[in-house]
Amino acid sequence: MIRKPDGKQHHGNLKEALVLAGLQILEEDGLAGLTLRKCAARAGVSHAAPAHHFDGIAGLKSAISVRAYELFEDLMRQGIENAGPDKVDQIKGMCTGYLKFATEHAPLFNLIFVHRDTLPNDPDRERAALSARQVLIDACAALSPEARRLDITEIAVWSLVHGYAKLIEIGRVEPGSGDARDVLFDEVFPMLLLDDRNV
Amino acid sequence: MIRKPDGKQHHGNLKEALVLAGLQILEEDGLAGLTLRKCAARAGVSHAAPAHHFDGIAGLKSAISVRAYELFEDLMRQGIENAGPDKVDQIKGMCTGYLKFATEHAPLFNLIFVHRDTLPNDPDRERAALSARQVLIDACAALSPEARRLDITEIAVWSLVHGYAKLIEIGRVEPGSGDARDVLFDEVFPMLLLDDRNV
DNA sequence: ATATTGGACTTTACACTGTCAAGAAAAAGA
DNA sequence: TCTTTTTCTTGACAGTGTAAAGTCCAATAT
Repeated sequence: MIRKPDGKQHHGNLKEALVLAGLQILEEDGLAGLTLRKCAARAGVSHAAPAHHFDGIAGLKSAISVRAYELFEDLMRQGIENAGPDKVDQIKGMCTGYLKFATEHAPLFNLIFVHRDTLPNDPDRERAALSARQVLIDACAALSPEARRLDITEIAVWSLVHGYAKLIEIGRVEPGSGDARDVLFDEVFPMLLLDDRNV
Repeated sequence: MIRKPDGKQHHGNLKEALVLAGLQILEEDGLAGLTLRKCAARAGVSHAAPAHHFDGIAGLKSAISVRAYELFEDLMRQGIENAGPDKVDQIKGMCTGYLKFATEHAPLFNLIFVHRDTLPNDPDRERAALSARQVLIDACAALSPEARRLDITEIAVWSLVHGYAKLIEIGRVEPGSGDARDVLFDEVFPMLLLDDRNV
């Protein structure tokens, strides 16, 4: 990227450029490779430039997290849309999107869930996180809310799918891909008593 | 700690002293505060001393992880022992120990499960990890192994309890403590179809 | 048109991190 | 006692985040 070819300060939207650079670096080098100075270099600015647009490395990570949450939410929604009309199948479809995000965008998954050097209370980030979580809540809410407290279903589903994603990350189970996706999860998921028999 | 008061190289077991210092720093400052130089300083040696006993920061973390796994395993065993003779109750007791470790020793929990700057293949660490995992496997194996493949039960239980621990970490559910421990998990855990009805 | 103000960076510097190379010092062995 | 090996120290280097000061440009005010 040519640096200030037109004599202007920058291309006018350095904040966006830094976030995009961060996303690239994340996908290439993982969470440990994400660095303020590397983002600045890739955006073609000095190493201290990001300090004026973000609140340090924590602020930059928060801004990147917002994009990660948006992709996360998209993949969960797609998983639901690709599933059948049955409510349990829809929850499982949401889980498929959850696992797709965790495996195919592992650095973003880590960025979101590993709270190291992150702003404790960033409104944009919290809004994006809540929006993504709402997809999970809605999928669970569609399932017989009167037989069991909604939050219990939500927490159970969330725990199971997140823990399963972690087992993939640490190599305990195979991730699966394409048509063979989730052949193991297909057996694990039904162990959750989601419908209202025996409740 | 007085530095080499007797003129000897050190107190004779610097490796152990460094691991102990690391455990202290972890409990005080968390995973981000664990540093080679801080461990060296607390053990009363120069900043480069650990390099001769461990393979860099990754080797030190592996050595500390072994202790963390031992505590992890102990807490899971205690959870099983404090539970009733029913096999499902024993699995739940194991989960109680799992969650106790995750909440009361969060930095150690992160050290074990956040693979950042860790040796990829450390025999001692892998042995400790497998030993801890065996507690979980054994608890699941005691439950009707002929009705369902063992690894499915293991993965389901592991996923659920690990994901629940993560939800505690990110503040989605309250950790609970003492007598009030796991009042919410008490409702989530039974959603897993563990016994062999409906299988 | 000129002056001023403010924003967008850059430059410089500092403390802290892990790692490496060279050397000293203690321990062990011959 | 002499040699060798292990243990640890010293010093240096590259990389990190961050803070302060300065520079340059754009917009605004006079």
